[in-house]
Amino acid sequence: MRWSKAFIPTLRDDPADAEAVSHKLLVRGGYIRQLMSGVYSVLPLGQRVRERVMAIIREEIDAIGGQEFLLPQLHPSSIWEQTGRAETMADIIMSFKDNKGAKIILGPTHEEIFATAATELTSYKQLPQLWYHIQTKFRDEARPKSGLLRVREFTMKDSYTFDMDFAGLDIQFDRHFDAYMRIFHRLGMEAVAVRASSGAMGGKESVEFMVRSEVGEDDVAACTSCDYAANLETATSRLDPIDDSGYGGELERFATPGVRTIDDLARFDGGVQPDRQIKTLVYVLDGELTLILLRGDHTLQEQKLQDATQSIELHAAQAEEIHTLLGADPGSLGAVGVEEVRVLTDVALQDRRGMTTGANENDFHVRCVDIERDISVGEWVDIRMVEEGEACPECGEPLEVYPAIEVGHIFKLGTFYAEKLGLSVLDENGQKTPIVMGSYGIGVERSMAASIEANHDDRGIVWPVDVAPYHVVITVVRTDDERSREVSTSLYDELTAGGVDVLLDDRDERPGVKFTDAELIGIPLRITVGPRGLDAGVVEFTERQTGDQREVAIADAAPEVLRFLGRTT
RNA sequence: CGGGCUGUAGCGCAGCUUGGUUAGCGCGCAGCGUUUGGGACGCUGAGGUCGUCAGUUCAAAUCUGACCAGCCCGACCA
Repeated sequence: MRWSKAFIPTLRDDPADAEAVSHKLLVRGGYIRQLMSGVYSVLPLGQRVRERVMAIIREEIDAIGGQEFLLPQLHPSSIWEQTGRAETMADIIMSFKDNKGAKIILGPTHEEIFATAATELTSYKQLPQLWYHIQTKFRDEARPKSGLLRVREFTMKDSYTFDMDFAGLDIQFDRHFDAYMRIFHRLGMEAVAVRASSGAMGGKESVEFMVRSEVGEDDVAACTSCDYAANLETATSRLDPIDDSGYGGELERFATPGVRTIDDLARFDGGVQPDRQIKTLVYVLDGELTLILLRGDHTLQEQKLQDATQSIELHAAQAEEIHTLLGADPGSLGAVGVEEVRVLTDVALQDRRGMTTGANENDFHVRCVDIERDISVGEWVDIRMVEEGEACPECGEPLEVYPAIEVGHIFKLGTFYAEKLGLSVLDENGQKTPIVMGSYGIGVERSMAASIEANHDDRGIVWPVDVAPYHVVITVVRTDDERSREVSTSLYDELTAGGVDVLLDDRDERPGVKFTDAELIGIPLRITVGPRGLDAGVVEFTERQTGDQREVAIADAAPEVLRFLGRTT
């Protein structure tokens, strides 16, 4: 492609509405333009990268036996109602009525539709299967952000596996795991696999692939020593035991005027340190008011709470609801003596004695609380948010917590969809048996953006060779120089004929503009052709990533490019 | 959904407090000329329903109200 004919609208200034580096560079580099919140037009350069990302994914999924489909974006809402997800995913589903009045859902994911296709599987002899497609998804995210990192319309590679049993599922799951690690590596990212919450997917086990980044929206707790890593939504840690000996005694109510917070009580004369307090929260879980007990210095992890209770909708209770339930306001709440209310207690409070908590009367607390003795615990659950520096649950070394971008997520779904949608095969004995499913997703545009977050410098994008929109840019320093035109054109022709994607910068611009643009859009190799070099019979190679420059004899240029690209000559 | 901020030319911005005639600046864009190894310079020129609607006023980019859109923080979210 000749740059003079290409539509590559680069910008000098950062777009005013961009914050994330990948967003700024994608817009400035002429890769994308925003159409509306969370919806982007992909320009020619962006489309080339997108195609390369999809090609890499396709290669790796084909390599583990994937068969490519293309399932629709328009789904009848009835199928979503059968699995119950029309309701559980209602807040992100985009839908409309067709001209006959039928409700159509714009697919946010394709478990239901692949499962529908899989109803034609009838025999164990047909299993296992690995099906996938690369298709547009629609999700009405409440708050799209950061350019391509969080959008409402995007492309996803989603695969689905169908097996006789969980052992088969495990094999397909592991194959996907390995394929995903290869894919992200080829996309220029070092992904970390973490244990995750499977949320509304209806699954039992899931692994997320995370790329460490300041603009990431998830938090990962990772061991500094062993390979333990988990999304903060599921992470656990080992706590130092607290010695409660010497804290026995009878319950004692005492006045705490003005004390409303854990810290207040820690500073109060006659109060105690946060780890000797019980924090009492009131949540509404699927409509039921529930007490949540945590150690005073601990924080609730809402996703862990949701997973532990299998609740669909939860939120903190309103002040009035709390007062009606317990007769006091937040700051003076406790579970001592509370009956007939569901109480969920974090496991960090197990066996604790000599604790202090609110008395359910404003300005009063209770001390010498023995959890087992004085509180109707209800259920013990792990719902505490892990903090940086706590001990790894597996090896005891410190955990670190960092933000990361979720670029992929794989799920062991089990038989949820089989049961809802009637997926079954006959086994060797002629017995009807439900099909065991897995699902596996990679966000294509998000991966593009994440790759930029991981591969850029202050001049622009630094694409890995495999995903760059062009491998090489030939920068013609003087377009009015006859020799420069001849050499650059013949090199362009030779490389193009050899299967190299070349951008020939033949624009009538000053050299500085061309160099800056080439670096901004991130082409891995620049070949500078100008009178200065041609006098010595050479062109100049500049590697985007390292900045290394070297002179190459004109005749050696093409083979040198192939060597750079890792192709043998 | 709560909080904050912003809508003026393709991009980035000023002007609004204190209403007043042809609404400015930089970049970019077109033509001509000079230039040409790290975002050149001169001259000429094109390009704007000032987010939308309503109101106040002799007069609204500017004041008032409603609405719409976008960004950021939070909530929410495979």
